[in-house]
Amino acid sequence: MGAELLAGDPLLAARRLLGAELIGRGVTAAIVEVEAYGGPADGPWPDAASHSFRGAGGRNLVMFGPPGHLYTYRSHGIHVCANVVCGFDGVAGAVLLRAAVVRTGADVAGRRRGPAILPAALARGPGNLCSALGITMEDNGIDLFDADSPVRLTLGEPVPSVDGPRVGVSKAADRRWRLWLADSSEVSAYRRSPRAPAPGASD
DNA sequence: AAGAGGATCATCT
DNA sequence: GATGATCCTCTTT
Repeated sequence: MGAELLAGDPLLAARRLLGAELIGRGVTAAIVEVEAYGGPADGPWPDAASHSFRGAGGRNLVMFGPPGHLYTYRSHGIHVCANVVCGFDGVAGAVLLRAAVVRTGADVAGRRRGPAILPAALARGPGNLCSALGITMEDNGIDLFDADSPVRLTLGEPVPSVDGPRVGVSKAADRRWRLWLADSSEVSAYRRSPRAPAPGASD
């Protein structure tokens, strides 16, 4: 069970990641909400909302590398968000981890997140998830299937999922590439980007 | 060299 | 539900 299961289509990889176990620095958590992101216009999964849409360079290099690696980026200057690279080596694709349910190490996660955080909210939201598991920009590019990595991933069997539009993107805002567990209420809130065109407009 | 725009979050009403 | 904080990255001049 490893990275080969994530090779290819970001949407299929996203389905595979739901229910998977993420282990990060003393905390294990089950992934309950993800978003798929594609690549450049001339690739197999054109996606104007993706960091890799304008080609390889700068922060997005990891997205063009082999599947199963961690792509981190900084959002709004402050927060760190984590993606699992999919696609193929040389073909960009990634899945943003939006929410997880902490299974073990809740005390450690709680120390990182602050005293007044409810257990269900420890890893809800992309920035909060990274905070809870101790994922930082230093982890960009690591192999999530290498036993020596500080952050690791264990895939399970596919589980039923529900889909909806991605959160906060101003391009391709109607594409239903956000997936969450059918039986989970531990998902982050949906907010359409204020800059997105009216619902129903073309990609 | 400068400007704009965030794959967010916490707090306020 | 609405808004401000905050600073990095990419695009344009």
